Amino acid sequence: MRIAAILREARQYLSAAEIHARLERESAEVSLSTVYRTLEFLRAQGAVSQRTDEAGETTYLSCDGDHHHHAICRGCGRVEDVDCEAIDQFTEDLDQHNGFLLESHSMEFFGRCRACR
Amino acid sequence: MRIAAILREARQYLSAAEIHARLERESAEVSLSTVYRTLEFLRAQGAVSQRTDEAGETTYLSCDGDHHHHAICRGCGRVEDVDCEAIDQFTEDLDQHNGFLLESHSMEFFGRCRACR
DNA sequence: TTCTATTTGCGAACCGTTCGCAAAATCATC
DNA sequence: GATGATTTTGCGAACGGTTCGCAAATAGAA
Ligand SMILES: [Zn+2]
Ligand SMILES: [Zn+2]
Ligand SMILES: [Zn+2]
Ligand SMILES: [Zn+2]
Repeated sequence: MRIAAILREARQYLSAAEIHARLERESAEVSLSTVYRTLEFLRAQGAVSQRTDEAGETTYLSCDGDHHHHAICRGCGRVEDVDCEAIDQFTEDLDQHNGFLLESHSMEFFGRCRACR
Repeated sequence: MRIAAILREARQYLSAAEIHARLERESAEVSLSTVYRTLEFLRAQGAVSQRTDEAGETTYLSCDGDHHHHAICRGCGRVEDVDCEAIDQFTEDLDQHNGFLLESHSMEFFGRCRACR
């Protein structure tokens, strides 16, 4: 359960390989397979969310379940939470203009955090 | 340039393999390598945008360059364009509350189109 | 201890994508 | 049209992240 702790402390999206490397660094050595299996377990529990970066690599972030979005710093990778408002109006607009029934959405913001700007 | 036409007519995200299959179906046979090379060319031209689906597969969509977002139907895969408003307020809020300099963003909507709901 | 169930590590397999290279097609010049 | 240079193509191997199968190691129960 060091993996969950690593993700909780990192506050950024980490790949399986990065997590594996960090485990080695703190000499809690474990195989890459186990890292993948644990991440899948945590994801099923809802303790971890994942995204695929531009290169197609899956990255993982500690998450607490309530709906919000992320602002990802291009400098340091740090992730900040962003409240989700302003979606209700989209839901109505989409329905009225396109006849589209909005079920879910994803939003991501990219830029520079206070420390990196 | 059949590939550009296929994407233009499809109005949905297609994988390289799907495009390759459609080319075979219309007996405009070409290797998968060429499909990839052409897609990369179109992307560099700005004629095609890409996204990575949940499985990590890259998919491609004909695009015209002006900024907007997509509503993707879970039933048929059809993509509808959604105007991007309501981002300016996010930019300001992020700056004031988090000191975060917003440079770009992505938004995707999922649901059911008029035909599939 | 002994037997069973679970977790782990290893390596192979997998799948989408990229690369190297030689064959084929296209273009330019004579 | 023939010749040579340039570009595009197809093929197969390589690549990288992820999954799988299986046997060894570990943990739990009796
Ligand atoms: Zn930063
Ligand atoms: Zn939201
Ligand atoms: Zn639909
Ligand atoms: Zn926008």
